[in-house]
Amino acid sequence: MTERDAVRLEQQLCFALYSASRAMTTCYRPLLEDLGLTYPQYLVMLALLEREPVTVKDLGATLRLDSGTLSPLLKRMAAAGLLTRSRSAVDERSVVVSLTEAGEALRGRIAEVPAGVLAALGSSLEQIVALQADVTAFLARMERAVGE
Amino acid sequence: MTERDAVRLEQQLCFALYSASRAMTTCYRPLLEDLGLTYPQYLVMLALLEREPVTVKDLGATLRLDSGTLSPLLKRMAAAGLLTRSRSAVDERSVVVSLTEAGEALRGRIAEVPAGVLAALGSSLEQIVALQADVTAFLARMERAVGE
DNA sequence: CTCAATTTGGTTGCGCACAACTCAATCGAG
DNA sequence: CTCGATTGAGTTGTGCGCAACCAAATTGAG
Repeated sequence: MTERDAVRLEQQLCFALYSASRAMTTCYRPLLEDLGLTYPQYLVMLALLEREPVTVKDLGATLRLDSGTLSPLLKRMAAAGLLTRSRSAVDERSVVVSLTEAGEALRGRIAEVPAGVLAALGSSLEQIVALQADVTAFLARMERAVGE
Repeated sequence: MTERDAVRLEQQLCFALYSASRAMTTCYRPLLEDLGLTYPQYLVMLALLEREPVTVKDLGATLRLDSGTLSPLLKRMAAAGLLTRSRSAVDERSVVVSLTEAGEALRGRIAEVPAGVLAALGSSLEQIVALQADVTAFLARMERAVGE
């Protein structure tokens, strides 16, 4: 592989992920708009619907986001009435995030989102499952390499 | 596939792309910092080093970014002395972007970036090439589905 | 017990992304 | 040619991401 190819090739992997990620959120946007959620807020809802209550630290580890991103995001979601934040009694450093009734009430509508997105992706379920596995494996190798 | 799986599965494809894309830019960041570039600015440099001069419209089509993103980004790069912007004589609506000598002079150092990133990815070149092809194909299917 | 180091979450500042809008230039139907 | 529609950039406002920094709570070596 020549150096010229390397520039184009390497660009294409990072650029492919960058473009695909943004195109993906564009697919979600109209569906999430009906729920009053942004895409990162949707991810927070998925995390909370699966496990709750949870600390900001754990949420950050799950979503790979730091407090600089999560703090204002959670504040907006709390202002929207979807969740509550409270200091842990056990460890006053920790903030525990819980869904409100209004947040929990979105479960059904959130469960309908993936089917709506699938139609807009233009790929088969098999292709999506396979790609997800490949990207997830790649991400795991990257995180392991960085961790060393 | 149950609806419960669908939520988790679908989440995982979009979330995998979202996480992998961000982890990827994290790999680039320290290398690009030495060049005084952000990751989107690096993509602009790659596009310009491959074809130049180019209009803002064409640059946006290449990078899938609109003027709301590109205008201030290009303004910052112009302020950094990397490129110039000028109205086209043929069509006064268009703005033509060209590299300055300082911008062109970065070609060599930019060409060294991919090799540096490769080391931090933890994946083989074969894995990266294969994943790039899969993600690019997925992106193409998505754009085709949206275009219909 | 004590106090320095660590952990947790928050704030600030900057640079994207993107929607919504404005304006000037160009196009094109009639 | 004319004028309404379209196109290409730019501006504004909002919401991420993330680095850098801060304060408070906790931990742990001595």
